[in-house]
Amino acid sequence: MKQSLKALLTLREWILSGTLTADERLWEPALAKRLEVSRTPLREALVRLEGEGLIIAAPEGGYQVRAFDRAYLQGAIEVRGTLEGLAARRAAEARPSAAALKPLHVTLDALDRVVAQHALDSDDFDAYMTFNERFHDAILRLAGSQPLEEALARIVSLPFASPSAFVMAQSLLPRSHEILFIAQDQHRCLVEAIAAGQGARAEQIAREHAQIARRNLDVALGDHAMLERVSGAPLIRACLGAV
Amino acid sequence: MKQSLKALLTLREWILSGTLTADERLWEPALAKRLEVSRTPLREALVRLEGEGLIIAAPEGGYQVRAFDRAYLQGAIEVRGTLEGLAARRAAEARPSAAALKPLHVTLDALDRVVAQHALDSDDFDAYMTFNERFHDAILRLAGSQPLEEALARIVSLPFASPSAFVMAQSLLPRSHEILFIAQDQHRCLVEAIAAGQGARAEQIAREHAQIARRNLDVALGDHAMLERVSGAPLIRACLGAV
DNA sequence: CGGACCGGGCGTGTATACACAATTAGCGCG
DNA sequence: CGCGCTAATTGTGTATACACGCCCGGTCCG
Repeated sequence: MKQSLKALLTLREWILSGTLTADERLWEPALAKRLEVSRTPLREALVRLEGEGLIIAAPEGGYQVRAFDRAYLQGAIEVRGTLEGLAARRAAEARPSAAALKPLHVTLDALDRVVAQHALDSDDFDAYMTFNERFHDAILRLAGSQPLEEALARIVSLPFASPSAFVMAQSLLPRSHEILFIAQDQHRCLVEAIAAGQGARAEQIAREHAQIARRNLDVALGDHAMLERVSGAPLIRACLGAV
Repeated sequence: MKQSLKALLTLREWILSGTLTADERLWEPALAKRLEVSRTPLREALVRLEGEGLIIAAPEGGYQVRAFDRAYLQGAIEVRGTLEGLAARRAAEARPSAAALKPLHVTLDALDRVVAQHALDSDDFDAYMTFNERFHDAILRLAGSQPLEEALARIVSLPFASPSAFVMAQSLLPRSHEILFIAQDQHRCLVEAIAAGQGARAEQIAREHAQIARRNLDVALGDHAMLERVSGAPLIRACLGAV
């Protein structure tokens, strides 16, 4: 594996896991040593991470880990919802054939099987996450817009903005199963709208669907145990009174 | 000035102006020599340009200038329109005070003065472009969403996706003045909707406003003289029979 | 005469060395 | 004893040298 890729992946993991804390200054010589990489590929990784928005360039040079506040997370989820709304509308307006809709139905059924169980354990929520992401991806592909794909990829690269960012956190809630039912119903309506060519409806459903994440975020920001299950949670500033 | 910044700016200009042609392979040693920069800052600039989407990494290593087709441009404009729609809605829903709306009105008046003239020369279209961008920026700031700002900045970094990308091209059309009237009326309605807290209306207007760019794009793709006035036009693939 | 193997040049990826700026600590002077 | 200045250390930014892989061309052998 290329050293620059190793540096990029490791740094991303360290940032999201909290090994590198929010606002922490990133000293290249020290980091290079810890990563067992020379400064050249490390700097390449840093430039990429800046592009992803996980770190920011300090005015006096160098980088530091970025910290996000509640408003940023809400805004990011809103942007994702809006772009997924656009994707859903475009998918609907493309009037996809039954064959093109096949992967959507397959994933929908898989999600159904997960949700239909009586009790859900951690693995089930994990499976839900996987299929959920596949579902969102399938719609995006139906939209057939490369710029849209790129814009969404950018937003989702912020871990807490991804469609299934709060699924694991949500699993701690007493009514978690109920939430999945609701989300899955939205999935079903979304497919129905897309299949029927109802662009405006599909867009609205996709937007409202993203609001589930925002509601989960609001709950998680007040619940330490939930927040621990969210990737990138250590980057969230002032979310709880104490850590 | 830092060498990496010099490399970034110069490369961007070379790509947009067609000095480096679409699909052209970027050889680091040769480029470094032309830029009078060593390979280290050059590579940093290349990574940044890849993040901007102006170049792509070749699978066998190295980069090449990216080429865009008509569908991509349309999609990019659509994404911009959608995000600007979100910005407009958020601006409206924030119920900005009269003071907060001031810069919007000021810019609107400046645009009015440009459009109200009897005949417009190239400088007038230039002035229009400046105020137009300021106007779009002002709405974005009213929205008060950092993730949204970042997402829009990304899209707009593609030159032909920016709000005023086709203004200069449009100036060649016989009905160009008329188009500005229409665009300016949309600006006015947009401010009115935002001031009145009409979020849904503001969103729709902003979206439809972006369609002007898409319509100009369609015309420009069939008109060599118009296309010459669009920044980044050399990156557009198969737009005309011959160049 | 053709195919395969070997060598050289070229290009990317990485490491390291150097230049310059900033900050800090220590020392000297007031 | 305190303040200021200088010197050293540290970190970023840049240049260059090295390593490895790839492709191409030439040559030698079958």
